[in-house]
Amino acid sequence: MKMDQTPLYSIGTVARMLEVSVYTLRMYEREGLVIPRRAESNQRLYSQSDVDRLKCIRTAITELKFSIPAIKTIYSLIPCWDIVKCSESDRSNCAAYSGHSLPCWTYRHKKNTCAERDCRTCTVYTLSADCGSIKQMIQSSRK
Amino acid sequence: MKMDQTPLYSIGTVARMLEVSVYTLRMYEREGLVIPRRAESNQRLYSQSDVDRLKCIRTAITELKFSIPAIKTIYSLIPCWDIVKCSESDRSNCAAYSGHSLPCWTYRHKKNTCAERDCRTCTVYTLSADCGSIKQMIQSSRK
DNA sequence: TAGGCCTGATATTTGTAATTGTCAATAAAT
DNA sequence: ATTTATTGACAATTACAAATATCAGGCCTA
Repeated sequence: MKMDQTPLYSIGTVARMLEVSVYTLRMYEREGLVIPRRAESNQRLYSQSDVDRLKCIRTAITELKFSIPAIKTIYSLIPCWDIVKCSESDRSNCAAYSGHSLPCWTYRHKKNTCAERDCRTCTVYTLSADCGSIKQMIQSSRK
Repeated sequence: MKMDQTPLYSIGTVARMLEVSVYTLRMYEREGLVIPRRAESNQRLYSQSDVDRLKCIRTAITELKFSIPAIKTIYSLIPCWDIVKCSESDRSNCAAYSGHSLPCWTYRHKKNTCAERDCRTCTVYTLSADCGSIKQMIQSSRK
């Protein structure tokens, strides 16, 4: 699984690549399913990893018949606390740890180890660009 | 969370309790979301725990807007291997361990510790009758 | 400079999952 | 004994999420 984070493609380019409209891509971002970078001009720039992730999401919606809220919930089950090795106190201050309907990267973390992180480069986010990986993350987690 | 497994209610009774049709309840069973017991006459008998579980499923569908395939996938993420403490060899013989689209209790297990179990009484199944419990099960799992 | 992109709110279309209904035969209930 | 509820399988319906399309005003870039 290549994992190229380089900001490359414009929204229109990605729309053609995935055969969806730009409106749809903006909606996926609004829903927190993907976090493309921005150019200085504020235009979205998607990486190859973003495109892979979006392919994943498209398959989930069109073939597996998942709804968007369900996809968000599935992302929220990734054992991020284990992956980023956050402390007990980090966890008690973490809405993502207690919640189970939104991906961790959709929260504004303030008081824990994720506060300074860029979620785009966090393993929790990048690994989940690979479709089948979420159960594997659960399986390899330890307390 | 009470967890009464006593077979009590007919399908019509449950349909009135949850305000759905009996057809819907049969479909949920066909999809593997619930496994009601049967009377000797082959008629379905639902326990209170079954009803709780179905309430959960109804909330997921009507309020959280989950699709049925997504609910099945979420069930499939429960760390059953940890909960039933199955061995390495059990896991390699287990379609549920490698799969990520169907709840473990929908498989016919033949060669592992689950082969002789009745899934209706297995913690993996019974605990998931409580709506918010799946993430907690992931959180308390260890390698 | 023409075409692509931005925000953000609102409206419309559409595909299909979820639900309900029908059937005849059998079982349970009163 | 008659009614009511159950069974599975198949057909029909409906409700609504996902996707697309608007709008306007302004910026960006190829």
